[in-house]
Order: sequence, then C-alpha cells, then structure tokens
Amino acid sequence: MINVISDKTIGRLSQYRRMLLQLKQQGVKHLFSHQLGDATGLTAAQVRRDLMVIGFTGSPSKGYHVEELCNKITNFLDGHEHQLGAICGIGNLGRAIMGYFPGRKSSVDIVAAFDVDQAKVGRVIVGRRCYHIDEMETICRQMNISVGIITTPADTAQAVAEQLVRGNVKGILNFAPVVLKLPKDVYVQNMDVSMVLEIVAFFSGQKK
Amino acid sequence: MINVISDKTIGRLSQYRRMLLQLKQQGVKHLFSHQLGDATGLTAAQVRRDLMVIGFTGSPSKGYHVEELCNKITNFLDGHEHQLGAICGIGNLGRAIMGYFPGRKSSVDIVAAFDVDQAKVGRVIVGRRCYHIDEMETICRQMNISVGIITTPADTAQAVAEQLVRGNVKGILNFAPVVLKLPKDVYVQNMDVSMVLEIVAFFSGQKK
DNA sequence: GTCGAGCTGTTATATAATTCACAGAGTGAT
DNA sequence: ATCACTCTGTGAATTATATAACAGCTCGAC
Repeated sequence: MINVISDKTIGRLSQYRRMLLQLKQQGVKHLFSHQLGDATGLTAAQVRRDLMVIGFTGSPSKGYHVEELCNKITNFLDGHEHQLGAICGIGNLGRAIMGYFPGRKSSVDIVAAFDVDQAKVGRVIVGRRCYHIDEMETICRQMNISVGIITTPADTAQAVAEQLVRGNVKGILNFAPVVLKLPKDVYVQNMDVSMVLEIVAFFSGQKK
Repeated sequence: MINVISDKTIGRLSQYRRMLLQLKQQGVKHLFSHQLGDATGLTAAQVRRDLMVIGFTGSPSKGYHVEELCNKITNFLDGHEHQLGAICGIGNLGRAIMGYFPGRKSSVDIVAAFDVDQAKVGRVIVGRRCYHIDEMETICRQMNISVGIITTPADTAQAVAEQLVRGNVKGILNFAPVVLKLPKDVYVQNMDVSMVLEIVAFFSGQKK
C-alpha cells in the first residue's frame, strides 16, 4: 500500500457513516457534499476529498446516493470481517462504554469484559460475560478478539496491555493516562480525558 | 496575540506536567529533553520546541530543572485563575469523569453536576452537589463556572450546550456524538469514543 | 437546442505540524 | 588548558493536512 491513509480520514469516514445512517432512517435518498459537511462540522471540500480516497463518486446533479455511500464506507472501514473487542476494567468508564455500543452500528462488537474484582468475575455485566484479568490471553485467543479497550487505573494499564498483546490483540484504545510501550505492530490510540479537559480549560480562560 | 498557540501544544504541555509531577515525587531534580520525550512518547525535538513556546530554558549540561519547569507550565496553563467546571449528565460516563479528578492536580475543578433525573437532584454524587438541568444557567453564573462537560445522550446535547452558553460558560468538552452549533466565541472540543474505536478497529484489521 | 446555474472530481496552493541539523556552550577527562 | 562529548535553542527543511480553484458535466428553463 503506497499511499497510507491517515487516521483522521478514517475518523471522518466513521462520522459520515453515522450521519448517513441517521439520514437514511429519515428517508433521505441523496445529499450534496456541503450538506454532509454541515452535518458533520466539516467543509464541503473536505468531504469530497475524503470520498475521493475511498473511490466513491456522486453526480453533480443529485449529489451522493445515501445508501450506496453508506455501504461503500462500511465496506471500506470493516474491510472483510468485523472486529471483536474486549473491555479491560469494569469501572464506571468501562460500563459507560459498554452501555454506549449495543444500540449503535459499529465496526467493533464488544464481546467480553475483564476485571480483577472477583465479585464481578463470572457475572454478566451490561450484556457481556466478565472474566478475570488472568484469563485474558486465553479468552482473547479463543474468541479471536482483535481490539482491546483499557479502562483500568493507570498503574495497571501497561501490564494489561501486555496481556492483550499476548492474546494476539492488534489494536488498543487506551483511556489510562500512561504511554504504553508495546511492539510497533500493535496500533495504539490514547484518549486522555484529563489532557483534553486541560485544553478546554486553557482556551476557556483565553475567551474572557 | 499574533502567534496563536495550538491545542496540540497545550495538550502536550499538560502531559509534560503530569509526568514532571510524578518525577518530582520520585525525587528527580533534572532531566533531558529526550528523557521527557521517552516518558511521554514524543521526540526530543518536539519537547524542546514546546518548551521554547512557553519560553522555558534548560542547561546543556543538566537539562531541565524538574520543579521549575513544572511551575512554569502550571503558570502558563492556568494563567491567572483556576477554572471551575460542571458535568452535565450523570450516567456512568459522568460519574467516571467525576471519580477521575479528585486525586489529580488539574487546571479544572469540577464543582457541580446536572441531570434531568429528579432522583439525583439535590443529592451529592461523587462529592458534587447535583442540580436539575433547568437550573444550569443560574447556577453556572452564580458559581462562575467556565467549563462544561457534556455526558448526556446525543439528542439532548445541543440543548444542554445552549444552556451552558447562556450560563456564560466559555469552553465545552463534548462526549455526545453530535456537532454542536454554538457561537464561535465558545471553545468546543469533542471526544467521540465510537469514532476513535472505529479508527482502532480499522488499523487493527490492517495489522493481520 | 442553447444557456445558466450548481454540483462533482481533482489538481494546485496554502497552512500547520513535525523533524532535521547544527552552532554554541558547559563539563569532565587527561 | 585542551579536547571530546553531549546537550540545548532555533532556523531550515520536510511532511502532513486542509483549503481553494476550476474544468467538465448534468439538468431544468426557455
């Protein structure tokens, strides 16, 4: 693959799809790039550019066919098969994320949960069976889980990440505020809430 | 201000500070740019460039003085006064965020919570008094809250955001997967978990 | 039919962000 | 004292990302 696609483009495609699914439900058949742009907070040029990357093409008169575009994006994002995911750390955040996805069409199905707390192990929480952290490697391999979500405290995140990697997980979404040191063939995306909150605070202060 | 500072730089400064606080606790007095880089997953050049922006300078022989740098960043980020924040929507996510901050030194103090659920109103949840959403404007003005965190479902996020703005809030951290339409003097940062998860899924798929 | 309006696809341009590269300076060994 | 080493601070080069610009097409009005 000579032209690597950027994570930003992937993110926007995901947003387009979400919006398109909504519009489809509302019975919208076609739309123009500037409409999709307005709906997602982006410019029309950006939208056209992104659709170019996945090779989708609309007509100048009607714009883009909602359903076709939706399918095209889905094919592109999901590739061939769906990914399976696991949540590590069933605190409030873990539960929030689990509760967030059932309804939503997404390219990841969260199928398992892990925690150290023996009181949670064996139970079914927000629809997913909960296992002990020590079983992670085995279960991940058994279920063929490829995406891990880390919602544990910072001090255990690295150990948990390493177990995920041993379980053959290829991508990690990390909410713990630590830099994970992992083999470079594992894709890591950090979501550092406190960092982002500080960004907001900074710019709020400017806007006096 | 001719040279506007980017949100990415602010984010990294916040990361540096967190790491420096930790190191200070461990008794570390000095460090070099490449060490701070390793600790935060960034390059040494990036670190030096960021510190240049805030006008901090180290010595070639000793590197940077941990405590001084820490203070310098804090002064820069917090500006003059601390910001006060409010959480809107006390589901699992809201609670997770509230639970996340008490221990942590941050430039935002979360001092209030809002929800529609009458069962929560009036109670104290994770250390913050909970008010009804309708009181938002009044309370925000009374307490001089300048940062809002939206953790409500998507369909109410816009209305909540507008109320925050009426309450004179200047910055919003939005977890709902919608594009908020607000006056441009309000700083908005979106954290779209499902989008980021799809990014991770995509690159996990690539790494077969 | 012919014209005008408004859109797409794509190239060109502009802007932002990161990395490189190196002069200058302090330090320790000899 | 001198040299070799390794770091910082910063301009220059590079890379990534977003915006602008426009040719070409399609359709509806006349």
